[in-house]
Amino acid sequence: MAVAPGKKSEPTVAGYTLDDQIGFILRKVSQRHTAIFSAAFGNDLTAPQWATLAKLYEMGPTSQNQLGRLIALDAATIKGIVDRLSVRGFTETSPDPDDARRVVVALTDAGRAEAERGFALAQRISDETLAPLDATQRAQLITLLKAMS
Amino acid sequence: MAVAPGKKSEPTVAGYTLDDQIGFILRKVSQRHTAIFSAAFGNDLTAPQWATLAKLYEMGPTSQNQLGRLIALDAATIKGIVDRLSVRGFTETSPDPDDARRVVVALTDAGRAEAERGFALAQRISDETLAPLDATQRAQLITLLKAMS
DNA sequence: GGTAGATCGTTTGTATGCAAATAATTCTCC
DNA sequence: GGAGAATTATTTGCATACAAACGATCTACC
Repeated sequence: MAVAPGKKSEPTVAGYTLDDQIGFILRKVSQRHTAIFSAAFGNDLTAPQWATLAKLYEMGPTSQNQLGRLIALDAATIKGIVDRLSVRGFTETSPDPDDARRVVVALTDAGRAEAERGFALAQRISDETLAPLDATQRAQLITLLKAMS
Repeated sequence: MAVAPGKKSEPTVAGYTLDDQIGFILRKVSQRHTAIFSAAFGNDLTAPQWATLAKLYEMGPTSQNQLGRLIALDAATIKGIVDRLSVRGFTETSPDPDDARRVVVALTDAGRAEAERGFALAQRISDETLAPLDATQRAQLITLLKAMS
């Protein structure tokens, strides 16, 4: 017998088990992270919005598409996020004097303050997400995931 | 000096580096998986749609919310997915005779055929997603992620 | 200097995800 | 057996994601 009966609980075709697939597990882990994130930031910021503020804080004013590339958001998605952040006064956009195609995105004072307030929260979110793992496992996980990104 | 200048490339506040955060890395890894998935399945099925067919194949007819719970999709999301799969003839729904609240979701013959065709593709997608890692690393990663889900 | 190709940003359409509110039904427990 | 609580499904609203098509602008290269 190739498979011990009654031991594993999810038999399918040719040994494929949805619950063991990397894509399925990734989605569940991401869901848990999202839940932790919104418990910490509340309705204030979503994870992509936080990424946008944090990266702008780090890089200074950046063209919209370039900003999206830095945080892995495509042109359509970063536009929506910047629009919403701008409506709320965290970012502002202006034409690039050197390139009429470009829109430069910058933090407002309120956006800078929000970013500075966010770093502590964001750190806590990462810690809580990784809480089931010890320090060695955390380092392993990050290394393995980075190899796959 | 606490931090070697010029060594790390992403200095921010209090040592927080967006690019090293678990949430950010998870999003990028998920993006890569999504790209691999749609390259394999084309416009045929999305990952949640595949999860739905695969789980139905495994479990047989299941109430809609229960099905969603098994694959980590909330009631609103599983409804949309089942609706779309039903329009395309892969699933069908019927009232549960034992509980008037429930809707039972089942595979059609076409859905069963699609599922059987999909297992090989899905296996390939998982392999390709994990391709940067060797067998030991793959097992480690899956173990660590499962501990976090 | 002029054009072909690349880049930038926008828009549209579709598909998750998730929160919140609602109606219908079932369950619990006194 | 009946009221209150829980469950099931639906609907609405909002926020990512991503593909595709588009016009405007820039760059490369002849």
